Amino acid sequence: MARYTITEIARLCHTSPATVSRVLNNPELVAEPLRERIRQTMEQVGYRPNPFASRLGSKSGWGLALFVFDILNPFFALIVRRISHLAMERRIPLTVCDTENNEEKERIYLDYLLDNKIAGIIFAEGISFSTIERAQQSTETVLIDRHYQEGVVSEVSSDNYAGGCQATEYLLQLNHRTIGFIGGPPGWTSADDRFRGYRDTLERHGVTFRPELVFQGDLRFESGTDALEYFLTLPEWPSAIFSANDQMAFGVLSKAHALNISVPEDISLIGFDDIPLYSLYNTRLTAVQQNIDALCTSAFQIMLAKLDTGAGRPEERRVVIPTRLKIGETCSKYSGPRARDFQRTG
Amino acid sequence: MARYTITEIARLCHTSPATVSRVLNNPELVAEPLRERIRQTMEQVGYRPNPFASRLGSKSGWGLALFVFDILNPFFALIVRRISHLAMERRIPLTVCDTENNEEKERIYLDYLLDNKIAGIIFAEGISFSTIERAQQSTETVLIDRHYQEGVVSEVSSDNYAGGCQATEYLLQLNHRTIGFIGGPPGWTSADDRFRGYRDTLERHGVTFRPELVFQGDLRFESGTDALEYFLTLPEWPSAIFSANDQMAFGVLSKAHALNISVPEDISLIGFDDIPLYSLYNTRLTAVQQNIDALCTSAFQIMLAKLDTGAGRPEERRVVIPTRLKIGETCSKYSGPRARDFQRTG
DNA sequence: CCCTGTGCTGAAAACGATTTCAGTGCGGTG
DNA sequence: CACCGCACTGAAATCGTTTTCAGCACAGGG
Repeated sequence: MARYTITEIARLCHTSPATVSRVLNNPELVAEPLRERIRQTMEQVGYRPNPFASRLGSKSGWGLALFVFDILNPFFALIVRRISHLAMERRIPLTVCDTENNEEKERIYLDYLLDNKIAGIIFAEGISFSTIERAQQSTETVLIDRHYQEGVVSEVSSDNYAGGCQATEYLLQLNHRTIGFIGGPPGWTSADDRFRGYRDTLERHGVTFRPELVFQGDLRFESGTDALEYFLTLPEWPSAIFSANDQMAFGVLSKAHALNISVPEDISLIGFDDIPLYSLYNTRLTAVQQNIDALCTSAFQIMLAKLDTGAGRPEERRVVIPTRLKIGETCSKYSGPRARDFQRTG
Repeated sequence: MARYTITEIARLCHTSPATVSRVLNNPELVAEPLRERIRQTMEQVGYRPNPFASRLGSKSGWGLALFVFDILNPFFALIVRRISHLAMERRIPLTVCDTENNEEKERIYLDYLLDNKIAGIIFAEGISFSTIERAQQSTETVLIDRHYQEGVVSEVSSDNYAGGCQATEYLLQLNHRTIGFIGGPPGWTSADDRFRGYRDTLERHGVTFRPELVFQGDLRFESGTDALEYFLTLPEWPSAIFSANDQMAFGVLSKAHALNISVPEDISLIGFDDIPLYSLYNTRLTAVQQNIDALCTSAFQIMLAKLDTGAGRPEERRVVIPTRLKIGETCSKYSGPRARDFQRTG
């Protein structure tokens, strides 16, 4: 367990600690033969720099953190998986903060990270503005699928608006005119963008937007079941439902099954995310697909760039990742109001 | 961002850095009035110790890590959630390592953690022995739901054997005699223990154990679907299936639905874990419940104890958390070989 | 009254790296 | 031949704590 120190390496190589340090950090400053000799010695004895000592002198922080609000949601679990992989590749410690959608918890996590001089934080969709605001003042921040303020923070988002348009256009093509929308809590910008895509597309195609067809969910499974119940209380049932995320769409699917409403024969359903919830539902959900890999990779690269430039000028960036519609088995052509009772479409 | 240092606090209080440090680490060594004065000053200026400097001197490491092999599995996501909460409460940095069941990745993660002088690692079920072996030599380790070597490593497990007995006894009580078992990969000790519970209970009740009723899965959803397919190739179909985890049980459920086999009328099904995973079929799975909270809390406490005592004597512990059977809607009484065709039980 | 032990405090030496500054040797220029 | 610049190296200061050691004052015992 006794580690070698830079001084011992220096002694073994008959040189000074400063030179060894240079080999580690600015190899070009050390002449070829000596550099190689030191490198080989370090290799041989298995030298590993002491991370605490390295950081003592520099004012910069250490490590990254990732905030997600619900690690049980596979969409976020995938983000955790991807970002932690990227961090590990670069040998950067990553702290995962599962806030459980609780602002108090966000605050505690943030305090603790700032105390520990975290170098940067990546926030995924749905973390509160106040937390982002505070983080952004003291450390580098990047947002995934969340919009804060123009030019203040770097953001990487799916093209949520376009995604909303894609989904809605697809349903309109299938002749649906009464399309329910299940949204997110107020202030959840990605869900809001999807909603605007939905509304604008309707109107662009001459279909009047009807507020009663919008149900406000909280992105969890249960919101989907609640939403379907709500829609069924309307005088005219929607023939299709567009859910702002997959989790709620699965809720709809489940509730529909329980009520003996079949999807897509009776009602078409389209989600957003395209998460791999196995074939738990035996039905491949039609959904707007987010490119999670691209989102994460891009966010991570921006973070690395910020860390490199240091406090120079952040130069906040805004990256938009395109979405695409992935056709599953939950949408079908609408063919009249009584479809749900008598007909099946082929 | 300019932080106060211990020296500045000392200057403000007309005392020495050493005394301020003592207030932080051994308050009882400092006389009451001075101690209070220093405390208040620190409070006022918002002093936060520099974590790198604190650790420089001490040979001990910093922070904890948690290994899970599949963060998409809600059982592990819950463990992550719980452990990260506990760590945050204590202000201990936690690195979550999602190994994706890949030994190479385990190795890379471990190297990287040891380089960073991690203080301890908690391994959840299914991490390879070679990784555990290596970690255990250089840092404090605690295992959750995994058995390594007697007395070498501290372990916290559900009573997997008893859980296996509970499930099997329940099915026997319901008159099932042909009970399929879906196990885990070889060497996955928790699944093995559940299997032994299954086998021993059968024999204790005079039912011959039949190896062809055992299907070896890999704990993922797809294993469940595969398993059901396999069982249906047998001359005599099992009337009940006991799956070593919920994920595979859901696979069975899904496949059964696709094949128009109804659960529990045609086949009874019992899982292990009791994870909150919603199924399309609105069916509450009957399952042996693991007390995830207790597992995590206990593992975390053991880890803290190990960190406290330091290298003194580890005194490895072994804690067993009881399981209980949670009756859902996927088991029914067996009433003859033709049940699946003609009967429904009430 | 002296000595010893105890309770408290400060000076100074680590901890292991980075970074600055001051050489040294050598080749090229005036 | 003297001088300068360049490439390279080493000595020493520095980062912000913890920890050790010594010192001081005071109380109690002989």
